[in-house]
Amino acid sequence: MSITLKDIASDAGVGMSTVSYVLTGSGVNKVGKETRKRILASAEKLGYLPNIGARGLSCGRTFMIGVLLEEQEFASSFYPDILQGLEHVLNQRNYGLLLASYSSAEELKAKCFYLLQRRVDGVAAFPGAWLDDLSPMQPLLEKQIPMVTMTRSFPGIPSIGIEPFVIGETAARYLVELGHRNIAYAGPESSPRRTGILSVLGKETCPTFGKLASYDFELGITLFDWIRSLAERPTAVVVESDIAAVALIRTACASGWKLPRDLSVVGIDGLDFGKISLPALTSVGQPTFERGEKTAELLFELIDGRKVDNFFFQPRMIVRESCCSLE
Amino acid sequence: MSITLKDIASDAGVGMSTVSYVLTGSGVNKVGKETRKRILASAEKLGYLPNIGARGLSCGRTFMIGVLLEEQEFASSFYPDILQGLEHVLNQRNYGLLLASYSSAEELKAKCFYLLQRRVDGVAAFPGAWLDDLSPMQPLLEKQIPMVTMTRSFPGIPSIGIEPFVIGETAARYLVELGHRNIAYAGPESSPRRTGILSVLGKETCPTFGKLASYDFELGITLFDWIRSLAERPTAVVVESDIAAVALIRTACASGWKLPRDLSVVGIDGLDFGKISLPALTSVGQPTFERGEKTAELLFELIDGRKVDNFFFQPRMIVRESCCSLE
DNA sequence: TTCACCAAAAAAAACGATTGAAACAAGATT
DNA sequence: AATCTTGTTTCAATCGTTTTTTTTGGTGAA
Repeated sequence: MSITLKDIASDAGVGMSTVSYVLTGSGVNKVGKETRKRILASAEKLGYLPNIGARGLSCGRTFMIGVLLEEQEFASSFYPDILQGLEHVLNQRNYGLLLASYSSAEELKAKCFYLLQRRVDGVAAFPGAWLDDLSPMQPLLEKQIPMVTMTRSFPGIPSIGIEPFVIGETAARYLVELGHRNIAYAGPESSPRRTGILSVLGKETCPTFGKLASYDFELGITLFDWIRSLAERPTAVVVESDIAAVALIRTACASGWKLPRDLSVVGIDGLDFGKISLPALTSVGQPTFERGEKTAELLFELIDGRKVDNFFFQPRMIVRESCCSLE
Repeated sequence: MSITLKDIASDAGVGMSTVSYVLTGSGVNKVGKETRKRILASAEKLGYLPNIGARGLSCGRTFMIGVLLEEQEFASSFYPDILQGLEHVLNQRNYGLLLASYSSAEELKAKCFYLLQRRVDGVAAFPGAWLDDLSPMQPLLEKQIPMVTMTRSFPGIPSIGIEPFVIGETAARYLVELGHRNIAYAGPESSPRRTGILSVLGKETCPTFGKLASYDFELGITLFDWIRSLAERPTAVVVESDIAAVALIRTACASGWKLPRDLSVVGIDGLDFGKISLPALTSVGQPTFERGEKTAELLFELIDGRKVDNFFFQPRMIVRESCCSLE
């Protein structure tokens, strides 16, 4: 079929262990100069490509890491960037990226077994927003597979992201500077993001809409109805995701509101995607590509047996057009 | 480390070949009933998970297929759906999906070698729009790796998609029914999509804007300027991609045009994404998930040694709000 | 009794690598 | 002259499977 170490060995007239030493570089000053040259020439001539699978079997690694992602969220567009960051660092170490997506807890569990069968060296997990805990991932945890989570964090597993509290603070601080005081929040009641907002406002509470079931466009209608139903109308709203924020903008404009005059909107994620909205969405941004890169780096630390901590990026405001000054 | 065939063999007090026969089902009536039961029990008890890599080494397959995708396009949001369709069918056969993205011809070539190293059983390729020919994929072609292309087709390689000519026809037919006659096309001069439009119009030519360099949002400005510059203003325009179409709508509205009254816009791809535009984008849709599924199926055909032909889906109009009737 | 035949199970040879230990010169040390 | 180095190179075991080939008993027929 394809060229193996043995083929090269016989072509160069040496034993195959010698070939292995030369080609992997592991026997760096074990092999004579002449022999090394001859082997390299043969390998080049025959177009040798190492069989990573076989290598893996032999040295107890597969040089692959698995990525678990929730289908709904995957579709929602900032994952490709993260994945590319991941892949970028992975490839530098000749590692591969195995995709595993899921849309329910059972499926997630099945994919964990799937990754175990493939003996991945590590796992980058995106736990879906609806996931209550990591119990479906038990199979992975039991076997102590190196793992890093993204978008969310769970006790005991290193995670990469932005401190939700800081996101809230950042958004609120920006709005307060523009003169807003009555700010609503569309997202879970219990979210630290909300706490961040409240801490900046120095308030105990604020209008909150927690039931962001899906991240769908239809959400815009729900959110707009909610805003309109509020007794004291907020001048600004911070929305849990960019998609929901854009959907809200769309619905409000379709209903005749003039944005941002009638309502300032801040999204979270900072996706490019927000640019096409009219007005274009102002959002609290997170580095995406870099996030993937960092994930890979932490994963390698874990694989090499070192302990790692959570890692946080600093959020930054991506100012576009969806907020106005009240002064 | 983890449980192997040998462990089960000794636990059940049999030879490991017997275990293999039972667990793979390949020795269906070679093993006695009693023994089979005992082996199954041991496997269950010890929590055995086969090592796919080792199996692959032994039987000359890796049970993985590689996906080549262009980074820019990957980010542009309808790939996740296709990938999920792919993965869905792949998993049914216990196959895995290895990701390989690229952003230049050299990188593409490197990724081909990368996939060869990993000995994937097949490749699903998304050749980037800027790719002139398949020469960077030579390494894969030489080794006769089963391959299917998507989004575009090249001679000699089976591809999956929609006949571009039919897309053009579908869009044009829809617009003509609404009373449009003066239709512009934003996309390559040489595209069969354009030919499809012209054939429906019964015209020799139509206003065409071929220089859609990237699929970026900034494109909206370029496209709008082009539309405005046309001597005889078209009543409708068909745009090469949904993103560009939404960007155009955005720019036109921001400049005070009332859409669809002042201009009807049809996109191509039918992404959900178009819903958030205001007016929501009408588009010629392509099944995405199904496309991924079909790709996997064709790939399996090829892997099993059968010949396969190009496969075409029927496009369908996804009617939303961006077109108006002239009557 | 002997031989062929069968089913069931086990042994052994791949698959394509890595790697620790052994072999082999040739020159230096006692 | 015997032993020790030292630098090269090869052997052989290993990784966890599959698959071909052999080895077992046990039957039934000659």
